[in-house]
Amino acid sequence: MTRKYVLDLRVKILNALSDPTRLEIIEYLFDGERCVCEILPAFKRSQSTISKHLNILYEAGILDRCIDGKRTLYRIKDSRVFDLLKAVDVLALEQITQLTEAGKLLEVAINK
Amino acid sequence: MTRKYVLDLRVKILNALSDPTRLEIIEYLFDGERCVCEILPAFKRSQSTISKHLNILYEAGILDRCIDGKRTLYRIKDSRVFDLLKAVDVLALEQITQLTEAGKLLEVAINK
DNA sequence: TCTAAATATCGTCATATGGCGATAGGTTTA
DNA sequence: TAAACCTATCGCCATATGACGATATTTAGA
Repeated sequence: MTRKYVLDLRVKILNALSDPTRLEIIEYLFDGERCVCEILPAFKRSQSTISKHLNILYEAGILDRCIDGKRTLYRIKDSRVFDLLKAVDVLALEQITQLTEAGKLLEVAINK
Repeated sequence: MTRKYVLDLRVKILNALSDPTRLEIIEYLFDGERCVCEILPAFKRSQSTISKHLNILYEAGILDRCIDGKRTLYRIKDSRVFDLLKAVDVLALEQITQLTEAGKLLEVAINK
């Protein structure tokens, strides 16, 4: 019972993170909360698009939001999301390292 | 230059992980390498579907594969992917905890 | 070599997703 | 109250994705 629920939650979180715009939004919010009107000019996307991305991150429990007058402030809900992203980078950098080393081996192989 | 490349790689990894079937495949391979014919009966999906999922995980650098006769063996390429998944669970479990505590508060609130 | 087995790939379909502009809703400010 | 602002939502489109059955490909075995 709980089993599938947890699986779906995992997928929801991972899915929310698997988009370049949303990853950049998360990075952008690293320093603290920002209202949408501050986030908007940092991205070359329409207001509706950014709003939708923010909502996806909110629904996945990655961002928290509060309404302040006519603005909505978004912020990282649990900073441990950065630990998650670091874990992604560990894998990503390993792959890049492998490619780089393969490149070096190739250089040696072709004497150059 | 490298910037966008790394971002795309991050997205590729996260995207590969954001599917319930693929997450289960990864769990299934925790104990070691398995051929497709072993993986298949563990999932209620067609052979072509599982094959495609395996390829997505392979392309994302999460699984490694080697051909052994008429079989293809798949295995976890870098076990640190489980650290990544643990980091996801940290967030997921936190959310569940919050819900549970909210539920307890609700129980108290309605005297039951 | 013929056959069966194990995988990958192709073609197709239904649904999901990211993108946008237009519009709605709510909140300050004039 | 009217106007300006800020944000969310709606409707639409093009593309991506998961699923399947059918087919192709490769290898082991008879």
